[in-house]
Amino acid sequence: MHPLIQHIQKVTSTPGIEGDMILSFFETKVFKKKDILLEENKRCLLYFFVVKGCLRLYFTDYNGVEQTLQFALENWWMTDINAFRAGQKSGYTIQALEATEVLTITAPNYELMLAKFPIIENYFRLVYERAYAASLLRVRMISRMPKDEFYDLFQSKYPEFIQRIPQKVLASFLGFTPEYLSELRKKKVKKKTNS
Amino acid sequence: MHPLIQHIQKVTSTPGIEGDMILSFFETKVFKKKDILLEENKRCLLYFFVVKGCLRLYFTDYNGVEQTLQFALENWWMTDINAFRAGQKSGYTIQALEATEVLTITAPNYELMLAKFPIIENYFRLVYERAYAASLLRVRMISRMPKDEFYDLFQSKYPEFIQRIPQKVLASFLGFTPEYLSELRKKKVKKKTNS
DNA sequence: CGGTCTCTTGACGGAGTTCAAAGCTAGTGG
DNA sequence: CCACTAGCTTTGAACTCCGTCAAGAGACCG
Repeated sequence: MHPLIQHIQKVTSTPGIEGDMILSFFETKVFKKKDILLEENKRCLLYFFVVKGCLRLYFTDYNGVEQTLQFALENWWMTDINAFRAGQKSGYTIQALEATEVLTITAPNYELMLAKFPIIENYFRLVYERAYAASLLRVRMISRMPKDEFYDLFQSKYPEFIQRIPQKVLASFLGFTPEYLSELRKKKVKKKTNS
Repeated sequence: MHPLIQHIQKVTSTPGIEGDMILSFFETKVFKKKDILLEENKRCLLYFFVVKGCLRLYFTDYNGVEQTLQFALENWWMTDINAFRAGQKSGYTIQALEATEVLTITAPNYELMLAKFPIIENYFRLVYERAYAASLLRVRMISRMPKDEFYDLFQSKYPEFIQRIPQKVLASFLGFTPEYLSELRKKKVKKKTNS
């Protein structure tokens, strides 16, 4: 069974969903490492579901530095949701961090699908509930927690990310410079060998 | 017509919703300024819809300082959504910043209502979509933007807040100390009188 | 009024940035 | 399969934003 259908069944606790009708709204696409899926200031036409691989969403800040706001591993959704719904220009760029397979859906199809299948409406309500809660938690982590503690926390909570993601990108996600991340890592290694 | 019903109609673009059935799931409560609606580490049993007034959601950080993560004005929903759904202890405190009237709903009633009225499922999906996008934007604002610029931006985007909210709380939302906020305000006044 | 809370001011220190330059890796083409 | 290069990562030094502390001035409420 397709990973998306599995995910819908799991999230909504509803077994036996007939997947073919739902999958017919989507198209499969494959991207190479570093490919751009959505570009800042271009119209946002697609919503992505990660089947295999890893994406990141970032923007370019006031002095030209890329700031990563989100990652999407398997079974995550990603787009600039505001721009997607309004069919407007994206405020973010989405890039593949690895070779990545996604399902894509257009805004009209997204609306159609939601209107036609109550279970999908339910599914997305739950997906957003979680995403929202996760985003709040993110703000909580960032806000005034010493950065080295934040790094520790992130490391212990998402060890998979540390391995899959370049330091530079990780630093921009955690909210500091690559140089400082490097310094932190050195400190941590020292501590470990001491204890 | 009740503000909640108006809001549902507006968000879902569906006029003529019969409100009484929906409102029967809720209870109205009134709070005074500084009253606590939900307390950190107590079970989170209610979801709040602000009819009139203003709430804030905060937690107490690792050295005992209150960090504000969200405000809720008229027509906003607020609770610790994770704790609410799981019926567990809240990670946040919710407090009234003004005399505030809210609608409250329990978790069982929330589930019932969603299951019974597809339009409500649709409504909450849209509400979370927005809340999620707003939360992302928040992270975007915080991340490595110089704090004085962040203050400017917030001021120009939400002037109503600046007036309704105590400085101390505003500082904790913006991610810096009351002392530094005070310093910023002084600078701004100077600039204005110069120009 | 008095007492408690909030806001302001200023001095000081340190966490984290910036800049520059030197290793390192991984991807590319021959 | 190796050599070369562009981009990552590390290091170190200088600097600065912003937090901490302490103390005074206002504001609000009973």
